[in-house]
Amino acid sequence: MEEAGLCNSRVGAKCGRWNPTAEQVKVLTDLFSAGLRTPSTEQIQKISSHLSSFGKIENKNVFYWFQNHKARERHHHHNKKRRRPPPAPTSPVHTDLFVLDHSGRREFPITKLPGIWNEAEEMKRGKKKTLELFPLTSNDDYVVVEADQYKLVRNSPLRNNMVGELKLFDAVIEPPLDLSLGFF
Amino acid sequence: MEEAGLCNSRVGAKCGRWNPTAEQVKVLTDLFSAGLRTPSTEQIQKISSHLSSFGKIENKNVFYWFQNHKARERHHHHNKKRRRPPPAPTSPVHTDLFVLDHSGRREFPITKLPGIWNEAEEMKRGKKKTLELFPLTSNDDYVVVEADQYKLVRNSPLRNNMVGELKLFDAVIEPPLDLSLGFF
DNA sequence: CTCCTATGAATGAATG
DNA sequence: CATTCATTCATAGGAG
Repeated sequence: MEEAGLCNSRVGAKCGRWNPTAEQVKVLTDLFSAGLRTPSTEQIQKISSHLSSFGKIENKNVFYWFQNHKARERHHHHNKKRRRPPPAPTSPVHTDLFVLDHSGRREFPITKLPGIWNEAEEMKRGKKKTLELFPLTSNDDYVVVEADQYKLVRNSPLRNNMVGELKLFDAVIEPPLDLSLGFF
Repeated sequence: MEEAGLCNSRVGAKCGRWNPTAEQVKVLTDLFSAGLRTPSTEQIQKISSHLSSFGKIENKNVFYWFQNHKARERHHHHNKKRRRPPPAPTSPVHTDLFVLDHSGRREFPITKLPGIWNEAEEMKRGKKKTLELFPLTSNDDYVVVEADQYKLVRNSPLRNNMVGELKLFDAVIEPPLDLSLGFF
């Protein structure tokens, strides 16, 4: 697949088009899996700036990447099957957490989404120390977590572009990822 | 490679949507560079009618073309300053063309760049039809032409991130074309 | 080399 | 007017 080609920031740069490095793809993919779909101009700039440390990149590359990735996720979703079967529902505790469906137009309590709910519960109870990092306690009016095709939202659901102050789900759930993705 | 195949200009186009011919694009681009941004209904009709001699086209195609071109000239995925004063619906004049070196930090008049300038002159006099190999970017403030390692800039030189909308080089340099918009 | 696939880039066509 | 979606073109890298 994609490999640190001979074309990136290496010598003999005769490339006509952008060739993302593995690190760049990693970050982009993480952001995407975290729920980011259509980054704003500012987000694009920040991401691009950040990724430039891994190799040559332009804003438009980031823009196109998300455009393409989103489009192809959708287009190829026809051939893809669903993910693992969700566990079991739990009791409602945090009524301010909602789940948005894929379209982002419909919401329902987090308790209706067992898979995510368990994670959230753990975090809420401190089982996951990363809870502190979770921007749920910040002044953000919402938080989005992408899990499968669901989005976890707080306080201000039903926003279309709710990926504004995006905190990476991985960065929270999976601490090893130290990427300063929270900056985006 | 581009010849009237089954549809218009592009290859193997399935003709599901309008595919502008090179001539059509040229006229549209000329009009755009001449300052036209939001043509009226009547202008659209006239333009469309005129362009129909080059191939199939509808009014809405012209409408969308200007919408898209204007929008993409604007933010094209990179930093842009605030809105500038209107495009100044004037015919292209060459005295405001500058050349940026590869770093984009140094500028000098186009007339100091014999290679490009001569070609431009030739086109002016009809000796040369196009500089088709020169991708060009157009904006309210500037125009960019990638020629080797040079960038041709207009009005507002010394911008680094001027990679924007594409426009044919000859569309700008080639002057005799009546872009007074009077006909449209 | 040719063919194929993944994917970067571009742009027509909407929609709010 | 901006934003987004849908298609399409173009190209790099791998397989055979």
